Amino acid sequence: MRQSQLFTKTRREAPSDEVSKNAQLLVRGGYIHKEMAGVYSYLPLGLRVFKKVEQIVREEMNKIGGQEMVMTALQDKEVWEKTGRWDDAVVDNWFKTKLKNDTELGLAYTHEPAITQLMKGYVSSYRDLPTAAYQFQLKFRNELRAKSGIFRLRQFTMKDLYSFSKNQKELDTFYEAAIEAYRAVFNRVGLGDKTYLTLASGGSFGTKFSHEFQTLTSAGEDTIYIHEGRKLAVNKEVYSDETLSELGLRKEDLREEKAVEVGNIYKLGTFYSEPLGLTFKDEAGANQPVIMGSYGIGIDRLIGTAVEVFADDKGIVWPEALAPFRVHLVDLSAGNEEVQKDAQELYRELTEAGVEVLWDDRDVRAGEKFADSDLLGIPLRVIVSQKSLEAGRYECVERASGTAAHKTLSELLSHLRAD
RNA sequence: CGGGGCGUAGUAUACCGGUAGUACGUCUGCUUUGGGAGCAGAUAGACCGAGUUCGAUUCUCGGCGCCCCGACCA
Repeated sequence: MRQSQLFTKTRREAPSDEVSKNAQLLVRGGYIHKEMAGVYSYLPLGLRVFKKVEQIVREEMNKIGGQEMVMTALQDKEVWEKTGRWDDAVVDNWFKTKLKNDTELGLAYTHEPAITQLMKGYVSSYRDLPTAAYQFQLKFRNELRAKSGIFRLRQFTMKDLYSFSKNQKELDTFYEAAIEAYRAVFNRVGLGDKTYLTLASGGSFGTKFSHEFQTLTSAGEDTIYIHEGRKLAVNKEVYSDETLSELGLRKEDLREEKAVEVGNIYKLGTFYSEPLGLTFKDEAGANQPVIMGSYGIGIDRLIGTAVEVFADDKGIVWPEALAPFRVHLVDLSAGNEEVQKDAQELYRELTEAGVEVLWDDRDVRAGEKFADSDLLGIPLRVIVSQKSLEAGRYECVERASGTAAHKTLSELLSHLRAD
């Protein structure tokens, strides 16, 4: 894409109301636009990143048998009342609204009850199980305090997957597969090294523990105790002598760190299936409640985490898997027709080879182009100029390492194909 | 929800009880062209409401909005 066609522009300074690094850089780069506290729009560049994350998550969920669907954001009060969770005294972050006839509705903060209700229409026999469904859907949470840029939002997209099993063993098997799928997601987005499977509170579901995936960053809101050797961690909320001995961990082997929760998984058991009546007939013809699990990844937060973890003092540094473009073609032709033609030719060659290229064809000075390129954080910068034309080689600079190399077109193409 | 802070051009900021200045941006022209260039000109602003006052952007009160600390966080 030609950068001159982008309606967004970079900013030299972040708005004074953005304090967190992730929001400052994403706003400056023109990736997101703040609508109100805790509510951001995705602009063209941001949407490209968003879609990259979504696709990675989608592929990993499909691999473990997840079937993609999309549920509604408007939810039925009656279903929630059956689970005892409509009351604001029980769940205080509801956004609620009404139909013209005064019927109350909720804006989904999770879809657990909704999908349980939905599945009643499709699951009736042990032959229908196990199964799993997921979606990328907006969640609305009326947070008392939105904060930390896009870490704690009032409207955000979550990948939420729900598993339905005949018995505990079947749930356990799926749960383990989900853990591996989550690991694969975090590895693919480049955060694997810094992300720990973390024991956390079971919350309101009656189970003792749940698991979170926590990525180390000083911007995180959570405190965890990590065991480097076992690549495990314990959230401060359940950190106790009892928990440690249960896990066979010794205090001396743990290190306290700040982290952000990028995923969470829960064994729901029959918490929703019993009150809502999601049952199946077993081989003996007896009714049994379906055993459920719930698995979430916050897409926005994962993007924010990548920004926090990889950015340097000049701007964003995208891991290749998330970058809006693979190559930033910095065109320093400055009115020189021959150089401009060369830039155009290079753009065409790369694009035809299937490489995503952002071509900075704007009529601005080199310094500004470099500064913007640093800010946008595209992995490989390829500079086209009088110099490159004379040398027959393009200057290629990696955003992450700063490593520079001079490559001919064919060398560049084979380098990019090798990815 | 408790505590604190803040609302001035598109952005960042300054000053002031007598209607606002700077920088960046944007627009025009000329020069420039490998790290946010120079000169000249132009554009554009006091969150809303009430009160005090001869006069309020400035002081007071209320509302709305934003940020931070804490609490909360399937």
